Amino acid sequence: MAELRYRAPKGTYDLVFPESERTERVLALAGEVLTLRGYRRISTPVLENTELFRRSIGEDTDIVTKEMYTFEDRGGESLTMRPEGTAPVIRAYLERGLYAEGLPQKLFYFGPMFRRERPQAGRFRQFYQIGAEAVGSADPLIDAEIISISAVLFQRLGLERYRLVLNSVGCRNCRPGYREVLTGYLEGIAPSLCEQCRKRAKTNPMRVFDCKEEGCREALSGAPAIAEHICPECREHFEGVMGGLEMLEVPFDVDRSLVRGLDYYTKTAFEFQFEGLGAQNAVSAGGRYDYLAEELGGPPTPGVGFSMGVERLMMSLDSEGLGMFEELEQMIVFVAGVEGVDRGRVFSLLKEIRDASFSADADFMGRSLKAQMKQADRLGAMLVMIVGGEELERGGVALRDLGRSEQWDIPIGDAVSEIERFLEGTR
RNA sequence: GUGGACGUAGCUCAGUCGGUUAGAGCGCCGGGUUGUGGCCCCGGAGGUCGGGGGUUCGAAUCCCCUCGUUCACCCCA
Repeated sequence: MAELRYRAPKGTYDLVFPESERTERVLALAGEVLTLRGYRRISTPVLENTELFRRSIGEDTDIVTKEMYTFEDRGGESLTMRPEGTAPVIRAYLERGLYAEGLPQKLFYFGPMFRRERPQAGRFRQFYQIGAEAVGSADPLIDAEIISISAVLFQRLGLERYRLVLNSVGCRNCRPGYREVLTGYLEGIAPSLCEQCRKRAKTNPMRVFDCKEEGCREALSGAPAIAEHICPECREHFEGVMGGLEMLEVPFDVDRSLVRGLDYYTKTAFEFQFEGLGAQNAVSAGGRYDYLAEELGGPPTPGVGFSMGVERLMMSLDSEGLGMFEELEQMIVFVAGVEGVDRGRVFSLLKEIRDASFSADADFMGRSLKAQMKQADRLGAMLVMIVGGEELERGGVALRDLGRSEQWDIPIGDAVSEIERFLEGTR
């Protein structure tokens, strides 16, 4: 392959048809599922003040310490290309005073996120997320609703090879106590832990549950689970969420080792894990974040949300052989001009047809009639309107049905009505 | 940031114990039908064999470096 001078930056990609159109459809379906549940679209800037993410995601997280695209703009301000969507939404919620619109505020978003990681299957530097936030309610049933949205979308798409895992990560009342107990336990089994985990035991003890090392897993099998150490309030909430999911008929497994990577999560944490996607198998994930609004300088405001990786969603469709939507856009008419005919005739017919809201195209390559027919076929056109000298002399044009290889003359003035008639006839 | 695999036409790939002008299928363009698609037939365009260096009489084929892609670790959507 001759080396092109410019290529899409590492970890980014161009979405080209027909995949682009396929993605569009999936997004439209997601929007439908969300709208049906009262969620409304919000768009926030791709750029935010760096502090917003440092505060919300956590100073010690991988995202903040090594993955953000941060730069100083020409005015000396530190800006960051958003690595996730929740903090910006909460920021906007506070800034625009959306609480005055009544609670809960149910918002959804779609857009690109940026993280400077090493790309691999299902992991990109610029990736798209669709997500939703329910802000202002502490009701466990709204956790269930948020979680169920992904399940409903998966079901609508026909996806089956996944499972929902659920956990509670506690709150500011119970987490410190659990942390202490866990740290104590980890000290005891330190010799049988891998190097990584020994480090993590000190910096972020709950992360050890993520380790896939055989030795660690065994050593951790007897570790205290947070589920047994959460406070009565958290426990009650967790049970409420599980009850809600049962009512919504969303099956789940409790996984006490599930932890989330962003600091702001409290209580509910969940993840939809898929088979057949490679190492990055979480297509949708999220949780509750009851202190985030406060952390950002607003009034205490509970919230819960999810975000879904669009690329991973599309990959899961691929792996289950789904999402090959039958007909993509079909061209209704191709207006072909015979050699020697004034192109103006073709062009004005084209305008007339398009003005009547029929998709139509014509030749812009100066090609022969034969080549134009070929082009019409390639575009999937149903009809070809042939503008030829002979027909014009009789005051008409020819209309050809590509499906049935039939062709007939029509008066040039009836172009649009003839197309309408044809379309009614095929139905 | 670490490790492995791979890098030949637009796409999918063949060709490598080193040896004349680097191939196929698909796609693209044109012709076979002096005004007509899909099938078929014919022809054509398109390749610094990722890049650089080295070994050799000779390298797409061997060696080194580099860039890129990809998968995995890490982490996460």
